[in-house]
Parts: sequence; structure tokens; C-alpha cells
Amino acid sequence: MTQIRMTHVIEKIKNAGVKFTRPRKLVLDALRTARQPLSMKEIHKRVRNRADLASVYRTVNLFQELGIVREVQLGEGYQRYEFIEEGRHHHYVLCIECGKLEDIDICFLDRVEKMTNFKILSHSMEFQGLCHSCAE
Amino acid sequence: MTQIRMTHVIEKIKNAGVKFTRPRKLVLDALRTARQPLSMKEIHKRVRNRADLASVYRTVNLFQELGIVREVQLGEGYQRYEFIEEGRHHHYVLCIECGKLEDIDICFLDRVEKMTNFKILSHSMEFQGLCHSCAE
DNA sequence: CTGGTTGCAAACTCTTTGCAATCCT
DNA sequence: AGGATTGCAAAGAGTTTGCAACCAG
Repeated sequence: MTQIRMTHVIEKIKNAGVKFTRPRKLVLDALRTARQPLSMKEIHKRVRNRADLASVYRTVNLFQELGIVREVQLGEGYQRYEFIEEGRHHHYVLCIECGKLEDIDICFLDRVEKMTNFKILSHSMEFQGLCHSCAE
Repeated sequence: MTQIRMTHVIEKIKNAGVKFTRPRKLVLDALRTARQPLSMKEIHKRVRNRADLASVYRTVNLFQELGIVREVQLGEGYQRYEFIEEGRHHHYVLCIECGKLEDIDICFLDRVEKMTNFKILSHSMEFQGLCHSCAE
């Protein structure tokens, strides 16, 4: 199943008329196997010495345009990025004390679209606070 | 009414044990009279030659800590800030074509807090897309 | 008075870009 | 082969910081 999805992604890249080069493979793998959204630096660390930081930026931006990757805003002063899994749209809650990152499997996009009469193309919806243990 | 609220804000500042200086007055006025959330640059422009950009940064950050101002993430590569009006918590939808900024008078904070068992301290929830006119 | 605050300049972090060398197809 | 892509280094944007001068209380 992951196999099939990967094929889709690689098709997406090739159909866009761009090459599936080594740096792109590396970045794709880093994002695909990550358990959490990664920053550009973290992606670079994972492909260290095999792709330049500038190429990481260029690649992630390309992937974002192709709809392979989405941006996650955790309010840390930089962006994080995660591989988009089909049918699994979600958001995050970050504990500012211990760094724990939890998923919220809900999104209010449809409601907002109806309310506003906008065609929503992108959105961020992330929450920061204290997790159960840290709140005590 | 605005008068009363301002008194509250100024009290808040003085009770924090900090001085209510000229740059702080200027930044407060800029934010208070703005119709939209402002970037640091825009605030600086509004107080131009009367407060340094570094002071604008320091002041806005202070105001944020004091709960006078909140951060608005519109995905433009920098932050915007707005004066917090009591009892008027809301979010934004930005049209990426014409720049129109519309309010959403709803927030899902309570639901998220219940779902996650986190004590939520801050959050961002902003949407980008095409407004009715630009979507045609 | 005097400690908090400011302005200025320099430093930092994150991100983008120009260009010659290199790699895919 | 030949255009797309890369690595490198430099430049841009946004933000923070050290410090002497200054100001509010």
C-alpha cells in the first residue's frame, strides 16, 4: 500500500515535467519515513552530505507546489513539512513544555468554506499549550 | 467604552512593573487604531521617526506576553499582530489574489481542548484562498 | 536619582538566488 | 547532447542583542 502510494508520488513528480533526481529521492525518503513534520534543517541533517541545504529548500518548495508535502506552522519561528497521506488530513497540538506533538484528526475546513464563501486553498490550524502531564 | 478598555490596558502595563514610555504609547496607539492586523514593519511605518524598529519588536513582544496583543499567522513569511478586544475572539480568511481579509467569528478552541486533554495557551487558525469575486 | 528602556549598529537565523559545473533522460 | 538541476557562496528578509545614552517614576 505504501508502495502504491509512492508510485503515485513519483508519477506526480515525473508528470510535472521535472526530473526525479538524487536530492529529490533523498528528501522524499526523509519526509516519507519521518514520524513528525520536519524542519528544513532536520531534513538536511537526514540527508547530510548528500544534498545541499539550498537543494533541500528548492525540493521541499517544489513538493509543496506539487501537493506532495504540506507546511505545518507550529509557531517556532520556522516551518515544518510533512508528507501528505491521502485521506488522512489532520492537525497538531504542541506541548510547549515537553515538546510532545499530538494529532487532532479533525479539520473545520468545510465549515469555514461554507461560512466565508471563499475557495480555501490552504490553511494552518495548530495549537500550543500544556499537555496533561505538564499542566499539573 | 474604548476609554475604559484603554485604562485596563494601561493598568496591565503598569502592574507588570514596566514603564509606560513614549515608544510603548505609540505602538499601542498604532495597534489600537488599526483596522487589520499589522506587521512589525507596518507598525514601524505608523510610528516612523518616533520609535526605532528594534523598539517596536521589543514592545510588541512585551505586549504579547502581557496578553494585550495576539499574533496572526497569514502565511506571508512574517507575523502580524492585533490588539485583543475583550469578548471578540476571531480568525481570518485571506484572499491570496486581491488581498481581502475577512473575519471568521468562530473558533474551535473549546472543542480542541476537550479532544486533546491539553491546556491550550495559544493557537493559530488562518485560512488562505480565493474570495467570491476572485474565484470566478 | 537610578534602574528600566531606547536607539543604533552589529549579529543571527531562516530562506532565496546567481552561476558555473554536473546530472538525468 | 542539452536543458534541468545541483552545490556553493553570497545576498535578502525578518528578528534579536549588546551597549552607551537617556528617560520615567
